[in-house]
Amino acid sequence: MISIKEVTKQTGISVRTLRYYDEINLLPPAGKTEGGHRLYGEKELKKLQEIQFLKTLGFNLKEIDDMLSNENWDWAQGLENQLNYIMKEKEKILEIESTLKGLMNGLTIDGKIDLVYVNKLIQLYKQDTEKRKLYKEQYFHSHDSELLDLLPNMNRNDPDTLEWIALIGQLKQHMNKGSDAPEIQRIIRRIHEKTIETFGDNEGFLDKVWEVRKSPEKSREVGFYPIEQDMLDFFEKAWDIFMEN
Amino acid sequence: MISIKEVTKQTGISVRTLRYYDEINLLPPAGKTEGGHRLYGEKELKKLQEIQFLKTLGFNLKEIDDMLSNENWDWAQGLENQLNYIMKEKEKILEIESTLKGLMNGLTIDGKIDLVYVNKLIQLYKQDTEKRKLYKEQYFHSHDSELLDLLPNMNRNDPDTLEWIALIGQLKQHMNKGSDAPEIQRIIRRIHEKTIETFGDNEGFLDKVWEVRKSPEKSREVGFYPIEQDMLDFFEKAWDIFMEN
DNA sequence: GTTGAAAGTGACGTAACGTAATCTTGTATA
DNA sequence: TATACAAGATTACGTTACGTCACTTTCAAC
Repeated sequence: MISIKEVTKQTGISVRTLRYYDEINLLPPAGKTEGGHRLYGEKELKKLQEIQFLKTLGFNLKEIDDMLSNENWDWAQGLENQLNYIMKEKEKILEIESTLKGLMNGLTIDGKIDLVYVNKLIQLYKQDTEKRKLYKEQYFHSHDSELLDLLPNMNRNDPDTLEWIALIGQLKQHMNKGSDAPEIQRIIRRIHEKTIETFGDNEGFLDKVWEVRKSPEKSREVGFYPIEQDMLDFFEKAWDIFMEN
Repeated sequence: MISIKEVTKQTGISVRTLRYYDEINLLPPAGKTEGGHRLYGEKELKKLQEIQFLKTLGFNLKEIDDMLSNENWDWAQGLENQLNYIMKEKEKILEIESTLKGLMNGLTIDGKIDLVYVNKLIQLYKQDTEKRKLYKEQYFHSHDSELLDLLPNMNRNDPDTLEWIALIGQLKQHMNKGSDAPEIQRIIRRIHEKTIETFGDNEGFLDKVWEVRKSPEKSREVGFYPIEQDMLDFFEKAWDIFMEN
């Protein structure tokens, strides 16, 4: 029989917690002193450790109570249920992660966020997975699919995607200058280099991408991140100037 | 100005929620009727959608209030903070997933769970990542590392690992029979086949694995899942019998 | 016996509503 | 226009797993 102080010292668990576990009858003390102070034995210490461990697995106290007090608890089933629950949580977290990265990238490019618009995009994106695939197959051939994966994806932030985003963001920032301004032309040159690095000489593929990119509807259909019309026009003009030299 | 009923119909948000948002001053109605019924305008509808969207990103209502009412809110910083938070949550979830899978596999093999023991194993495992690597390098050569990855890992549940676990679990189940019993020998044969399938003719590597496996200390050092001594002895005997025929 | 630390018992606060009870308002119909 | 019934208002308790007072009592050392 050891005092509550000993228990907290050995386990790092607070007095309040032990009191609460007593209150909800999850872990009553082995006994009490005359004055009413709680006393714990070896068995209680072990149970306490079990409780702590099960908590790290995401079970709540009610479930833990069931598991530890019911002698015929079906551990296989219980663990599987918990794993299912955890997998759903994981899905949610991964989606949040992806959306947050997309928002941050969009912020870099556009300099602002229209939450309602973004939300609509996301809902649309979630709904039409099947349709989007069909459209992609319509505009691109199957042997283009590897190349499609190389296009910047707003929901990632690998270094490659980040550079594309940085470049587009810089273009947008300098749009007030003429399309032949040296800053613009420097950015275009870097975009040109990076295009060659990434896609080599697949001109046919790039032409198709550009065709889709220039059409807001087609872009939406295949799930490209929306870029405003004047930005696209500006880019095309600057690109043509670069190509002339 | 539309009624609360219209709002719930359009957004799917409950009356209670709207009342709560009014109460905490996150989204006060645009006005009220003479009798005190809440009325909302277009602006409020939009804000409501924004709130809902930000909630899906894991922000709490206090943060959302800050974001939407503070005109100079630093979105880049706010999103990055949230992403950091989410990444930590993801880490936790992944760890839980791995532990749960390990527990389920352990349950299949041993038929029971000693929570305190498993917890100790996990704590040990977390602490000594560095040491474990050193021990592995000591017992195995660098060119064995790919083969080490092929060994069953308790924290996964790919089909391969699952078959190893099922086989070991079946062995354990029939341990009361003699090591030359036909059931046992069938299982050993399958283990033999699978060993060849997986590791080919790397006999040297398998000898080293078996050497570590047979020593409880070495197994602990490199992080192998602990298997009881009598089980190991039983397996070795059955294996020898199989090899004689 | 004194005294200071440790423990006891309430009780409130937390986040974001759900739910129930009771009362009032809005509106469609007779 | 009186009435009935749906919809809304207010109030308040429940939820999870404790943290944090405030105040009182017990324990252990001197």
